Amino acid sequence: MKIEEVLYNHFKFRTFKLGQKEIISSILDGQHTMAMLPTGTGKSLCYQLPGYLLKGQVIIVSPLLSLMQDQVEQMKIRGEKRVVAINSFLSWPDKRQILNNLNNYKFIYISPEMLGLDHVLDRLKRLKIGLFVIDEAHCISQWGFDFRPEYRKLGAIREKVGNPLTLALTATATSDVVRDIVSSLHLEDWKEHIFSVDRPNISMKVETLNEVLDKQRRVVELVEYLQGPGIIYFSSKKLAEETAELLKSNGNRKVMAYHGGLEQESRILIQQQFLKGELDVICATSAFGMGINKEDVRFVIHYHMPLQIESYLQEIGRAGRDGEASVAILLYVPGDEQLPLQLIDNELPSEAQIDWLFEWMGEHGHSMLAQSEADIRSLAGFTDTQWRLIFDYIINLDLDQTSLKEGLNNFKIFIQNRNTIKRKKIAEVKNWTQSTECRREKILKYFDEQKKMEITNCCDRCGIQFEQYNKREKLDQEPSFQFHWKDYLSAILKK
DNA sequence: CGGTGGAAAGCTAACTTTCCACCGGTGCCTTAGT
Repeated sequence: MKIEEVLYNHFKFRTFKLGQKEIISSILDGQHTMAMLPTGTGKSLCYQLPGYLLKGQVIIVSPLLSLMQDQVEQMKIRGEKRVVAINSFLSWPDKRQILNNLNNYKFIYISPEMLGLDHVLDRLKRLKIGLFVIDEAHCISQWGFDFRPEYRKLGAIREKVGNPLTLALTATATSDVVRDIVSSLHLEDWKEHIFSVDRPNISMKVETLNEVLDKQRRVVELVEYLQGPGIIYFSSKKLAEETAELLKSNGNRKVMAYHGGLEQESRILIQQQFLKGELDVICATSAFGMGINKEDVRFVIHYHMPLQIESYLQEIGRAGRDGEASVAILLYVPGDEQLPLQLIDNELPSEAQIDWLFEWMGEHGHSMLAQSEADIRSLAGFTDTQWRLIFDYIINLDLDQTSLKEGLNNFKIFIQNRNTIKRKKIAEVKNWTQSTECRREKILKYFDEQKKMEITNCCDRCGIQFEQYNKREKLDQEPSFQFHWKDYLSAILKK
């Protein structure tokens, strides 16, 4: 069957979007594939379509539970019943039932953590896997070292399930990150399909203010002025909440804050309200965004600077998916880089902490580590992330082969390298805000690309007609239908 | 680093100034013989 027929029969599309056909053909040729497509261009089709032509199961490693649930829902709506998500939303009888009958499914979504469990992996080993997909593959590089170490184990897992044909998908990866992803997955012979990260309809602007307090005033002005809907990104949950309240008290009723500290249920609710146009503005942390498919976001404001250019691009890329003119504004105050620097300090253990721990191990033996966890953590003041990183390193340390001292030094070097890389990335963001070059050109260079054409309203360095983003008229219409939140939530959470 | 909130100090009673400690994104997973 021709792939166009499959496209129509299963997805009801007549034509492919940019890049889809190349990526699908590469997979069907049996090539491991590393694909980069700009945000919002239909990445899931790149593995769903081949699924209908390949023998065996498609395993999709996905970073977020909500993303998995969403994809499963969408596939079910489309009429595909052989789809399942294996994650902690499942009750244990359901989980056992599903694991015992994996052969009944064609598309299996799973988190990297779940994939790392032996009893789950044993079941997967018995399948004939047609395609192994890593969705949002930049997470391997971005989260894999410290925040979610299971991401670093995907290469070993791939080998355990018999080196299946593999597709890694992402929207933003520098050439370094692409290399990192490929080597981490232990892919030896692969094909790259990299499409431009550029989104010409998003214009970029940096506003330098004198004082931190000016930001509040400026955000209120901008929300008042700009055509919505929009997203405002913060690096602090508290400030996101406070600013949402401030905007509300200024008459913008349809504003909500969104961050990782909220209950799962409120998060889904707020996200869905935003998608359905019942909210104008979201004051969010970096928790908000992955898997948000809203076509008409008109502006993205950065109240704080992101920790790396990749994150910036991901975040502004949530604007203008419909192709219409949209604007990204970053507010900068000298000294703003201190907050991200502080955040990475909380992520990585300090030299003193590492020394202390190895001394402790010298005295008590490393086998005591797991049972004394609580004591050690409170004595040295390790954060969750720091501890996981340390623990993961030490349990994998072969003390028959390596001395404790050697282990200590290697670990210190590892941490130093991580620290240097993270600091460098923050410096790159800062440089970008200070640079007098074209904003777009500078970002494209970072991704080894060149600006190919002149763009109207490119960036503040090239010149912007800012009035274009003004709201022309305020529409205050109530939604014309009633959405049943309760039913929706129970469907998503309990299924 | 920079802001914040609470306590102490200053100096004469009800309020201001100074000081100090603290905080600051991201998410999975926690039960078993076939």
